[in-house]
Amino acid sequence: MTKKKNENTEGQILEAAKNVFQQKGMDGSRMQEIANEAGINKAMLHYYFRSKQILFEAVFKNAFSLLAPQLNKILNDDSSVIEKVRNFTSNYITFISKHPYIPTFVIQEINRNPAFIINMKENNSSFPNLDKFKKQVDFDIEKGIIKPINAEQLFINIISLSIFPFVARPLIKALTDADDARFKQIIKDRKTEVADFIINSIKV
Amino acid sequence: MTKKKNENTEGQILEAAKNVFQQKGMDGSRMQEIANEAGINKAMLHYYFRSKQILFEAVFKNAFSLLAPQLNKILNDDSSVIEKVRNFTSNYITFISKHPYIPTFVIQEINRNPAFIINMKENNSSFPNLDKFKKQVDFDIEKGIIKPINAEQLFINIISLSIFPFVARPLIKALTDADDARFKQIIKDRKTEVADFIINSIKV
DNA sequence: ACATTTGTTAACCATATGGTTAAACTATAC
DNA sequence: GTATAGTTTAACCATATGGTTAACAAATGT
Repeated sequence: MTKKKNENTEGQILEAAKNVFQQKGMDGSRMQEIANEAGINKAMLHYYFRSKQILFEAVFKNAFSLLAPQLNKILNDDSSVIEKVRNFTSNYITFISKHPYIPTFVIQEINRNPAFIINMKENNSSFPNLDKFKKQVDFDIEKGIIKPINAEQLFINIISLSIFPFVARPLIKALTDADDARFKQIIKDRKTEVADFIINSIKV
Repeated sequence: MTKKKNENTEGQILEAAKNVFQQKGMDGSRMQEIANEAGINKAMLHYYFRSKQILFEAVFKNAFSLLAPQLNKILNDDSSVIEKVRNFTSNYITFISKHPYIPTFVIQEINRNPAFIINMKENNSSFPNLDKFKKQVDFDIEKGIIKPINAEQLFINIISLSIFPFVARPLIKALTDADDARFKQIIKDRKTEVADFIINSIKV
């Protein structure tokens, strides 16, 4: 049943679409540019993905599915709050360094169409959930391991410190007078700096 | 010399353009929609602002010029580092709460075209500068008022914690299961939470 | 008063863009 | 080998979009 001159045309399209969409966003991307990048005819895009919207959603879901597991890890594993902070910030910053377009892309497109994430939440059973993390934070506070803090606020602080520098990269480069090498170094330092900063703040 | 049937047509255009551009971005915005929003003919846009690009830049510069002074304040006034952290986080979060589209808009468009901010930096003598803040941090560290920390990293932490929740609002709402009212409350709490969090971390 | 400058509009234009079609091509099934 | 189903392409289409034009309206200078 399955015929194929080129088995991975669909894969080439997704790879090309990822590159173009993640750099230019849904509105700024052109089907022709994606076709060129994939080295194929524009009509092929519509053959494999009926519309720009459908192709875009495939790319978006794929990008989001790379972020979610990282969040679940910190939220649901059994290490202590302080261990989690150290592991998560280091792992996340390392991960995003390898895929620097993802956070900007995901956040930008969620802002453009908040229905995306609402949909994701409803239809994705592995959508990150804070329940366990909250309990753990409250437990550690009671045990006197960490200072009192609202778990949601702590969570927001953790992801803000980890993600924002990537989202605001050109802004931060301009404000700190950093060239590419210096920015890279700043990010590298943050793999431990962020954890130290948070732990200093919450540790008793 | 100055004739005017309608003195503030230009102002109406800028207001309409601001609304449309800040919600939909450069690529997602249509000149026709801006004209409709302003209640005028599309040709008028080109009469007052030669092109979409020029109109966009007027809106962008205006938005950026609202953010910069707030940064300069923390960077250049004479209060102590700890006072600055408290004042800045509270003021900034209050300010952005009133203009929630600005950070997303500015960051998104800087990412789309980093030349914007490089240009801004070169041609704007009041572009925020970290020199004084750095000296102050180093001085306070030496005096033993705050723990050792790299001033740039501290600065990045401050703006990350203050700005990110606005940029990632739909994401944070989904992750924390917050409705609009709850999100508003979380932001309100952050006006003091963020300062407490930072000061806990750096105070000796 | 009337000429000149400024402001405003409707109609128009060229091009870009997402999407479609019909025909050609390729691999497999029989 | 030839029918069949999947794959690929060039040409095409309708519409949207940024921008222009030419004529008209209102204000101002003299």
